[in-house]
Order: sequence, then structure tokens, then C-alpha cells
Amino acid sequence: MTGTPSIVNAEEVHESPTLALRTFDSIKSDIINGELAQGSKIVESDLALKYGISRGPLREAIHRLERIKLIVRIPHAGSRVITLDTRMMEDIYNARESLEGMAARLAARLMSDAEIESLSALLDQHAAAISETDGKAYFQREGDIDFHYRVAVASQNQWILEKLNGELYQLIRMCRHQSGQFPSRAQTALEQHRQIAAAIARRDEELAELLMRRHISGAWEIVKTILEDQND
Amino acid sequence: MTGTPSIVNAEEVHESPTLALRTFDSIKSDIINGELAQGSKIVESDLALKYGISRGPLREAIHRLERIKLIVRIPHAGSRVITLDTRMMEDIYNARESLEGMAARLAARLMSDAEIESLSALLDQHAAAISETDGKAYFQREGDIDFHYRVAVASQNQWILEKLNGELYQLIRMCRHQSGQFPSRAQTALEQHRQIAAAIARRDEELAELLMRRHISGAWEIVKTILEDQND
DNA sequence: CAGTCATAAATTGTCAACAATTTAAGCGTT
DNA sequence: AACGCTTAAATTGTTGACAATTTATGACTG
Repeated sequence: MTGTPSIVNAEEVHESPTLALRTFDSIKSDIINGELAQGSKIVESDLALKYGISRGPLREAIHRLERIKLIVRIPHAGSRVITLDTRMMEDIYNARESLEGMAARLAARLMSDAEIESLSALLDQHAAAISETDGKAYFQREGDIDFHYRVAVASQNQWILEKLNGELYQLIRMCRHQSGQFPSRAQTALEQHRQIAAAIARRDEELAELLMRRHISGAWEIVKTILEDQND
Repeated sequence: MTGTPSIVNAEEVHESPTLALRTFDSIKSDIINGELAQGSKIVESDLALKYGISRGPLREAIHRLERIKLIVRIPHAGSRVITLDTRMMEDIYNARESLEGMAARLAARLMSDAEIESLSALLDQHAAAISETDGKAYFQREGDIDFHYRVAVASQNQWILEKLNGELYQLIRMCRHQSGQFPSRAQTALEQHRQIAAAIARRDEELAELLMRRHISGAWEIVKTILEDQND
């Protein structure tokens, strides 16, 4: 029951049973990877043609993307791919800080011993990967998210899990991709992950929350300077 | 710029420009008021007929309700009105605690002096209303939400504001409605609101967050016992 | 009589045409 | 040349019909 096996966390294997959902996934990737440029206008007929479906399910896909905040939409005026700015990312990181802080607290309360064991193993795995590849970007990025995802799951709070995994992480992925590779920080992050895991293992709710919040607000400070440097 | 005049917080005046949105509002009210019973199955054709529109926009309305978590939906299997249980409400209140705690912190940092003044005035208004009507239920409920809404706005965090006002408060309203009138607690709540407002006025971020979280977790303790008594 | 398979009904998913609205272009006026 | 109005094009919103899928029904078999 504990073994989410690998790096990738939640993408389903068997493809979605409906056109709208499959198209939603496609467009989502295209936006995160930057193939659909930020701020570009979405024209329903064009996209429907491009993805080979009719406007009905495409519309549903767009609405789902709006829900995830990858697309912004104005009645009768159409929709555009979102444009990330510092202001918005600050909102995201602040929300994430409070939500993941709570998740860590709940995880410290509720995580099973087996899960804790498995979490620790995950971090060993990360440590190995770091010393091997020494800064291999992609792996670490997803590894980082993997850790946070586990904590969110362990919180057993469906609402929080859904918001983190469904919305916030997507936007952060997109931001990372758009900002190119930024400094590795892998070693520091791993160290902090270890401390958080230790606090959880000790069932110290207060400390787990505190450390998680520090970890995230620290990450924000770095991302912030990068974003600001970029736009000046 | 400060004067949101009255109790009701954000319902737009001029009705929505699209059928789907208007129907969304209608169904939302019907669910919150219990006219559409919890757990009842939603059949698209039936509802479309009932609201006098075609299935297209109705479908969009349903998707929006799913986004708000008032409806749960399974591909090919249809959708049902959500059924509130203690488990889910606990998730909601925990999420709310962390998010509103952060909102209070940000409010203490960012709220303008005029807004603070206005917030204080709102509380005076509430105090007057309480001593007048001494436990007039509806007013106090909305008054309570009004206070929390103001703090969320003052946080200037769009993501948090949207989640609180768009999702969490709706579910709490629904829960309150379904649970009938529960004990007033108006005096206690007002007192706590005052302390929170004072902390914000003092620009004490730490304390504002702490008090807000206590306030909400306290409210949850009460709601929890009510819910448990009901189902046993 | 329980269980299972095939069939029929009900319901959701998808499509293409039509209506309403917004955006752009063209024309005339000042 | 700039502004506003009228008209045309483009785009979104809405509709009803059709296809695919699930759920219910009932006959058949062990």
C-alpha cells in the first residue's frame, strides 16, 4: 500500500475514457512545455482542428484548463494561455506554503510507520541520484515534487492534495520550464527534506509544519530573484 | 474604495451574460438550500428541461459545480449532488485554517489604514446587531463570513481569495443550512474577530495568523460535535 | 433458485449547424 | 488626420440530432 514506485507521481497509465479529458492532457502538456506560448490567444475552431476533435469536447477541455489556471477566459471574448508574472507566483507560493505546512502537520499525525519508512527510502534514493549525476536537473525537479507529493498524500486531506497536485504543482512546473534551468540547490533541498521527514517520524507536528514552511518560503526567495532578474 | 456596503459579499448584481453561468448560479442556490437533496442523481436531460435550456450550457454549469465541489461526477456514469460527511468537512476546515491563517498574516502586512478602519467599523456594526437581535441567526452567519471575506480580500492573494470565496465558504454555508441552526456563539466569535482585527492593526503578522487559526479550529470543534451527534 | 449472458432502455459523449456577440474594417464627417 | 458610426468578418454561445457507453431487464442455463 505504500509503494508509489517511481519519480512520476500521478499520471494515469490507461488513457482517459473521454475525448475531452485526453485533449485536456495534451493541451496541458503543450502549455507547460511552452509549445503554446504564454499569452497566446486560444481560438476554439483552430484548436479543435489541430487536435482533430469537435468544439464540444474541446470546450470542456478549455474549461478544465481554466480550472487549473493554465488558461484565462472571458465570456464572449475568448481565452488566452496564462502569462506568469512575479505577482501571481508569489500568490502561488504563499498559498503553497500554508497548505503544505498544514499537510506536513497532518502527515506527522497520520502517516503510517510503513509510509515513513518508504519516505526515508525515497530520500536515500534521491541522495544516490544526486551524488551520481551531480545536478542532473530534470530528475531532481521531479524528485523534489515527488517528496512533496508524498507528504500531501500522507496528510489524508483530499482537498489539499487535489489543490496541490492539480493546480499549484502544474503552475510551478510551468514556471520552472519557462525560467530555464536555475541553480541546482539539490543538496540543500535534500537536507531540508530529511529534516522534515525526521520531524514527521518523531510525530512532531509543530516542527514538521514549521520546517516545511521554511523550506518553501526559502524556495520562493530564490525563484523570486530569478524572476525579477529576468524581467529587468 | 473601502466601503463594501453590506452583509452580502460578492454576488454580482447584473446577471451573468451567458446561460451556462446563470444556470450555474441557480443550481448552486438550489443545492445549498437543499432543494436538490444531497446525493441525488443529476440527469442532464431532466435538469435541462427543468431550467429550460439545452444540454450544452447545462453541461458547462455542471462542470462548474464540480469545480466548486458541490457536484461529484464520474465519466459516463453521471453526476450526483455531493453528500457532506464529517470526514470531508474536516478536510475543508483544516484547509480553511491554513489558508485563512496565511490570509490574516498577509492582511496584517498589507491592509491599508483605511481598510483597517472600515474593518473595525464592521465589527461595531456586528456588535450593535447582536445586542439588538440577540442571536438572530441568519444575520450573524453572513456577518461572520463577511468578516472573513474582508480579511481574505485584504491579503491581496487572488488564489487564496478565490478558493475561500468560491469553494470553501459555499460548502460551509451548505453545511450550516443542512445542520439547521446551531448554537449562536455570536458573542465569542465577535470577541475573537476583534482580537484578530487588533493584531492586524498592530501589524503583528505572527499573532494575526495564530489567532485566526485558533478561531477557525475552535469553530471546527463545535461543528464537529454537531455533525457527530447528528449521525449517531 | 442463483447466476450469467444477451438484449433493451436510459444516459452520457460527440458532432455539425445555427444564433448571438464581439472585434475589426470601412466610410463619412468634422 | 482623428473621431464616431455603420457594416462585415470572426469568434463564441446554443441547439438538437446522432454515437458510444453504461445500467437495467429478462430469458436461459446449471
